[in-house]
Amino acid sequence: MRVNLLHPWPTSVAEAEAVQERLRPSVELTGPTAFATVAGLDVHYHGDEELTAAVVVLSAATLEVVEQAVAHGRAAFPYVPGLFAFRELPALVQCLERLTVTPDLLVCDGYGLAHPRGFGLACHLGVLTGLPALGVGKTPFVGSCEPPAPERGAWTPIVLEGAEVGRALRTRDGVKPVYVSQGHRIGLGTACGQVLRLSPHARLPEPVRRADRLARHGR
DNA sequence: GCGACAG
DNA sequence: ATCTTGTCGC
Repeated sequence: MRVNLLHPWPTSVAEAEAVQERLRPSVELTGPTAFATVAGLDVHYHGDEELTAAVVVLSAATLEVVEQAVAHGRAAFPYVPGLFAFRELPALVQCLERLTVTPDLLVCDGYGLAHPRGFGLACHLGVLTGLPALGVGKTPFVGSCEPPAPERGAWTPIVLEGAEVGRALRTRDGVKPVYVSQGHRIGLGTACGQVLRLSPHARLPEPVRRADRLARHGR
């Protein structure tokens, strides 16, 4: 699929923040409720700046792999909380461009709306591709939430400035929750439903686990 | 000033 | 993110 990464790439914190502010109004918080194919995206770092990005497209019905791609590169921005996406975006976009199929949903490793400026990696990838996207984080990063009940499926809202920007969602009984937020063209309930459905036996959704494995081990 | 801070 | 084994439980 084709993706247009913005030209010139930001070279300062102020420029990167300005990009987020400029793209944020494009985020749509409603969209499809069912998806035939789902892509997981992740990045593995080796050394200081070198990285491998991976995308794995699965059939939503069977969780079988449809297609996958990797891209090697360097972190494209220093690590600044809130600007995390700028490190990985070029390599992730390159992965997506190597796909011959267009996935119906992007499952990103990180946050979407649950972000200091309401524009995390999942929003950024969603807006650049125009595809529905959601973010799954492994740690609470922004806002506040109560721990959900210990049963799989239990959730609590992540609240930021009085608004629900995501949910802490238990995907396995008695295991730490994941933190789900909308990226683009998806409702929060749909996003959580997809994460649950895509995580039948592990804490993290299968597409993200596959992408993580591909980025780390090349398989 | 110090700690916190998606990956 | 990364440095890292075995172990317990489903």
